[in-house]
Amino acid sequence: MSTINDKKLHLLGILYSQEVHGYQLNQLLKHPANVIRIGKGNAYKLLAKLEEDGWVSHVEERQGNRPSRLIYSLTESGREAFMSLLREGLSQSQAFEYADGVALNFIGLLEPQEALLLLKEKQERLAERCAALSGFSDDIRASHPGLDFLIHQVFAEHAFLQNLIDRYQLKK
Amino acid sequence: MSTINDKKLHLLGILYSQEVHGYQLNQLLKHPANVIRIGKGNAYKLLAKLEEDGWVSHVEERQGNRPSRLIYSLTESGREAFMSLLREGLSQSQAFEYADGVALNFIGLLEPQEALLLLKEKQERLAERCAALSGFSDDIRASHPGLDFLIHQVFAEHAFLQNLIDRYQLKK
DNA sequence: GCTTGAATAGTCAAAAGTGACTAGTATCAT
DNA sequence: ATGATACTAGTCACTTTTGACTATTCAAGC
Repeated sequence: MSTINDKKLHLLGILYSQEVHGYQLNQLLKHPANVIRIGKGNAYKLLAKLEEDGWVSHVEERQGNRPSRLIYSLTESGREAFMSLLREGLSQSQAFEYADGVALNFIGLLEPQEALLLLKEKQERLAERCAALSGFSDDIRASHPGLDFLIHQVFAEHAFLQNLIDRYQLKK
Repeated sequence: MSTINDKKLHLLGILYSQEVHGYQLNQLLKHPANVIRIGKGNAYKLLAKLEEDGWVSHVEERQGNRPSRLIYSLTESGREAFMSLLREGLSQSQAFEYADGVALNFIGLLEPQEALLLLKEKQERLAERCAALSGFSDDIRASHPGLDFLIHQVFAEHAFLQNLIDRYQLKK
């Protein structure tokens, strides 16, 4: 579960280091480096709210006769708000969820053979996500502890699942 | 992020092994063993939807002149639906989020001294959650891989944070 | 020239989720 | 007897989130 403040912090954080227009923002939000996800409609809604609060402003830019684009940037009070949310977020600890765990908790209700097949399928999907997260340099990971730990987690899940699979393989 | 199917699976899973009334269900959902959270209002809404779909039914029960309570139980087609959702959930792999990571990713913007203080505060909160998850027996953990991994994760976060704290301590 | 896809802007109705609130009974401590 | 707390039922107005949908322009391939 991520709260709305996490999402605001995430957006403000992106704007802290660069100005972006909406399309670009949504491209950034699709990137696998994001530790939380914010959908398109929601990104625009949040942006509107941040603007209402005076934390973000935009200017229109036109290049040639391309459709004009709106460049969003942080205001001075937006920078302050960001720092304040950052302090708050750093000192708190969110309970986290493990959605895949719901099904895993009931795995005992299936025949070991079938369970094994399903786990292997899950493992394939998980391997894809591991692959998508393998490209980050040590530098990036060292300077982004949040991302670093997320990657840890995904690999830990992979190892955990492998262990479970191995145990099912013996049972068979 | 947990999808609505995860939540349905979770509810159906509870009803798979026992009949419950609403109050009892919500007590169960508050317990720290839950790998995803479902709020009260939402639990009732989901229950209504499950009933609409014919997966759950309820009977009224009255003891003495206590207020009557509604006992919810799985129907036959509910059991089938549960197994089907279980298979689906087991073979998928949900992208997971790390809400605390948002703030952690920006920790470099603070003075190391302040960052250290905030991290220590977070660590205290996290220690409480570790404590709340320490009580489960090996038996329970072995038969509930989802819970088992969730506990793993929380402890891993604690260790990770400790490491980060140690490094900040050296910087100072 | 024509289609197709990426770049650009969002909007909006519907779905999902929250938690404070209402309402009543039983039980236990003071 | 009085007040607090746990048991029991939800509801509902509000907030949050989704993702399909509408537009337009440019570049590249056919």
